[in-house]
Amino acid sequence: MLTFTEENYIKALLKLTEEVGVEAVGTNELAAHLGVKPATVTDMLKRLKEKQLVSYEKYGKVSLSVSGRSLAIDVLRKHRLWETFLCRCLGFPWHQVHEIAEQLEHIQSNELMDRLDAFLGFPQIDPHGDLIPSKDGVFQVKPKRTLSMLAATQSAVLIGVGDNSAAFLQYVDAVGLQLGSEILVKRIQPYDALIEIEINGKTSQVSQKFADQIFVDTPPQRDEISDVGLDVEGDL
Amino acid sequence: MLTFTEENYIKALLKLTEEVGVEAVGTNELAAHLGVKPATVTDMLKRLKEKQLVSYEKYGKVSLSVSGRSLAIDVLRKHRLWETFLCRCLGFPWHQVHEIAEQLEHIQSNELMDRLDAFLGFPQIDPHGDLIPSKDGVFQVKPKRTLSMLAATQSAVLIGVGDNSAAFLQYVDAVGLQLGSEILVKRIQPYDALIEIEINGKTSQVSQKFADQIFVDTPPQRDEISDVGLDVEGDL
DNA sequence: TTTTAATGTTAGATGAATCTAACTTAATTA
DNA sequence: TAATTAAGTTAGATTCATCTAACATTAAAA
Ligand SMILES: [Mn+2]
Ligand SMILES: [Mn+2]
Ligand SMILES: [Mn+2]
Ligand SMILES: [Mn+2]
Repeated sequence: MLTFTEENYIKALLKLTEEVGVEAVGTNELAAHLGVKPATVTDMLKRLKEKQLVSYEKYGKVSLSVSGRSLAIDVLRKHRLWETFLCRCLGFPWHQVHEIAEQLEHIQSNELMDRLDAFLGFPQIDPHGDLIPSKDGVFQVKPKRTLSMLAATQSAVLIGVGDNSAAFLQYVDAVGLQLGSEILVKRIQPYDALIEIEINGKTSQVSQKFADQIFVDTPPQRDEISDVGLDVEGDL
Repeated sequence: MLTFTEENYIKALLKLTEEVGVEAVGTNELAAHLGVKPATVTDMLKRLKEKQLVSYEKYGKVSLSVSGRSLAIDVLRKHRLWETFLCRCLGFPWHQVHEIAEQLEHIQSNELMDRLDAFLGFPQIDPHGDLIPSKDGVFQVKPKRTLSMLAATQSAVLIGVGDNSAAFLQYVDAVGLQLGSEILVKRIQPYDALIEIEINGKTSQVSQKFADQIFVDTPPQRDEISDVGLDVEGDL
């Protein structure tokens, strides 16, 4: 049985490695992410290593062990299921759910999560468009296309965000965006790289920094369609 | 902001005083109820007094302060609202919800509880028949009539239980009882005081100890009705 | 290659929550 | 009233999670 704090450390490790696509992280980075001092992290890493949740040698980088990863994924699953409940059932706006889910994710009861999962109809994605790990711990981050990668005249659909902070999410709301919104890139200012976008007829200017955190799905292009066609043939 | 542990101490104090109808309790009793040693309680009482949550002098009995009581009631409210959610929405049997609610009651978010309350339709009683304190902290325990107070041939309706342990509740299930069940006292054994009851045509023998924990409502008697009649006249 | 900067660790301290063992006070009983 | 028992407190220790300040190692720059 892990403590709250231990759960938070391994969850942070999961975020800082797999969601970024990096093998291992350093003490300072972990400390910054958790809002504690590096010395505190060093101490905790010794305990986590003792419990075989991480692989770590002093002055080296840290990464999750197999069992540590699996426990971290379970915490993430709980977090995202609770967020889904808070939005869908209780009507919370998406910018408020993260903070409350930070507490709820530590409730210990497998049966509770199984029942909540069923109650919600086994949701696949959470209110921020993030994948909910399955019960058997399958979890994989697929590379994401961002709004900042689009060229002028292209359009795309909002499928997720890279920043779950209330400040960012409320900014997204203000621009008129929500999951599923269609975004048209009207043009990109050559001078300051501001992106002019249109959502439901409303035009806005957004920064590159903002656009980096907006994950989009682009409608299938002509040559992508033929690729899919080939794959299907191969499956027969 | 109280810690988990502090919340558990004041909740225990609320139970041990108001639910029993007693002014104050001793260190040993509190310790036994919380599953810790008396020395630990003494320490904690000093901290709770520091925070003005209890009135306490050493070698004396403890009781909640006004603000301590109000915080304790809020914890109890959360506990019972969560229990209601677990039963009504997630389909948990009543004997499993207490343990999970012991964790959920410490989640900090007033808005969460307001929304959950609304989602559940502002329930008045929890799955064990206990009153859910209202949002503004109104909470009063009304004296309860127990099955053990009934005489032979009397019948009554199950409205609550005095013991929330899984063991007891599963026993209640086994006897065929649930909230709202009608119970007929067939006779009381003169020799060992066992009570013979009938529920939905099924007969069982239960002990006095068991019957003490079964709260019932008796259908209005003839003379009680006339009493009510007099009261109503006085109100006009 | 030496110096410097960045990164990470140790030692020692603190506060919360718990324990055991020894002591003190209050209540009961003889 | 004096002795005994029950109830409660203190002192000292432990574990977890955190800090600061001082020290050590590794990486980058000069
Ligand atoms: Mn979140
Ligand atoms: Mn999320
Ligand atoms: Mn309960
Ligand atoms: Mn209850």
